[in-house]
Amino acid sequence: MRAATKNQSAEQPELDSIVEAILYLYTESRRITKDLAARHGVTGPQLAVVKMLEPVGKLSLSELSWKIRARNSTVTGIIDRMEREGLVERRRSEDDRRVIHITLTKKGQRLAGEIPVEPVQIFRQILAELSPRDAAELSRILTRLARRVRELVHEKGGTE
Amino acid sequence: MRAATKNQSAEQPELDSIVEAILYLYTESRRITKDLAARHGVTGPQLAVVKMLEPVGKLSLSELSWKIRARNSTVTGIIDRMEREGLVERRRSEDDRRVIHITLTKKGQRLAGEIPVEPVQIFRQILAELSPRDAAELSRILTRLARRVRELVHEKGGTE
DNA sequence: ATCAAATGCTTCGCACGCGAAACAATTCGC
DNA sequence: GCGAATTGTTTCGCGTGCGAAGCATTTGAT
Repeated sequence: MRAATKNQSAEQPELDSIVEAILYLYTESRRITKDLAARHGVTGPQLAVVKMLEPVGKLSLSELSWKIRARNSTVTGIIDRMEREGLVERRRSEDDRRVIHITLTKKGQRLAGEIPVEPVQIFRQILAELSPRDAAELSRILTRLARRVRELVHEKGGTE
Repeated sequence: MRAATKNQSAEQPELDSIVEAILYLYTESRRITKDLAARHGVTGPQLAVVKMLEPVGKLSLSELSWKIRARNSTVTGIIDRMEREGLVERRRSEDDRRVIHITLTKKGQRLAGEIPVEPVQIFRQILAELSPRDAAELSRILTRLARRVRELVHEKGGTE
């Protein structure tokens, strides 16, 4: 909070439409991803995991958590269900026996091959319709915003 | 699927950073909202409901669902828990006895007064740091994007 | 070598979030 | 007016998503 710019912020309808649009784009892209995944018998996050693993072969559970922006406890559950479905395998690391490596099974690899679109691809497809100038502008502004948020979050720390 | 534009879309790192930024901004703003709400003993969505109800007094469950972008079945659960906590009340509409009106209790109103910040306010605060020109650009581009997505979704319908 | 702190993962309990099915009240077609 | 379709809400089952607590392994301090 720290004083900041709370004075004129209420008078900017543009800000509302920005927030509105971001929320809308996010929820809609998630729904689209979910529908796409459902057509292949998996959930959205499971498809994300499959597509993360495909190019690199194996990832630790923590790396996976970081990549899909979830906590370890969440990913544990996702991997549990995927393992039950025979899509992935858990294997203990030799180097560090705390670490669990997740790899795709044959079935998981087949699934990855069947779905040529990345989870975010539909989103990207629509973004690709932007003019190059707009895309550049959007990228520039959003990246700056994200960096600013990251700064604020780090600065203020987690709790309190 | 159906052909689409899968040719040149892989060559635009800008698009990745846009997607990345939107995902980041969304998840982070949600976490911030959640922390804020937790300090007052409620959850993120519950705070959103309280703040929706505060200015208008009452809303039907469907209106509430629409406003917080969730399905009725989700909001039923949220209202269940809020009612259990004594924050809101359900009341049948006289005009249309299918409709349930949700209103804030005294306790709910007190809570609404205690938290001066709207759920999206923190997000907006950061957005407010943008230069007017950037804000206008961002608003213009994102609004167009959202409209485009809406068109596509309507056009293709729900399933299939 | 040994104990304490840090790290990686799992377990637990809870709160969303959704679609499908069920149910009640309303509206529509005739 | 009567049954069919529609609308508003709830119930159910499942899959995230999280923080706190717990466990095993590793690293650090001495």
